[in-house]
Amino acid sequence: MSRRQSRGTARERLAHQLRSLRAARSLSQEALADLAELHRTYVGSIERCERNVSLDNVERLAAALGVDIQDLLSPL
Amino acid sequence: MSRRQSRGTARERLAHQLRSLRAARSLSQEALADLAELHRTYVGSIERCERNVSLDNVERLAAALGVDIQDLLSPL
DNA sequence: GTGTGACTTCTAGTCCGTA
DNA sequence: ATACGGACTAGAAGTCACA
Repeated sequence: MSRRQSRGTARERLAHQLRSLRAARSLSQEALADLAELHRTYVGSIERCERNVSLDNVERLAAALGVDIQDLLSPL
Repeated sequence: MSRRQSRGTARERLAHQLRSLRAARSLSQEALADLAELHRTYVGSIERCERNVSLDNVERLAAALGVDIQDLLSPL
């Protein structure tokens, strides 16, 4: 029924894709944090949907996972 | 040669798509700002690539333009 | 290895001007 | 209608101690 568009908020999408892609690579939050040069707890809080992340950091996470920025914002 | 991925930084992509989609709708920066409930000068600075926008605001801009978040981050 | 609250520093985002 | 600057406030970035 043409649900406009918006399968999940940006935060939810990022959180989900992050978890999913990270798991697919068998990385711990800590390991991913290192790759992205971010803090362990920060990455955790993103996955818990608690943060309103800025583009620059989304970009770093994408780079760390070897995917495009858009991939981190794929609809649920 | 498999240029990993990254046709433009996230900022550049957003700036470009914003300008492009906004123009396609014949909206002024001001009008778009109103729709997205953001400030006039802020929208301008985003289009000039000067800002590291947060996801929530990317989302508001996407909603204002009636597109998905991913569309605002399409590769150049 | 991860969740959470509290905290400080820094910048995102607003609002005023002027061009 | 847009660019750009300065001054300001809200909120993101980033860290830590403890569960």
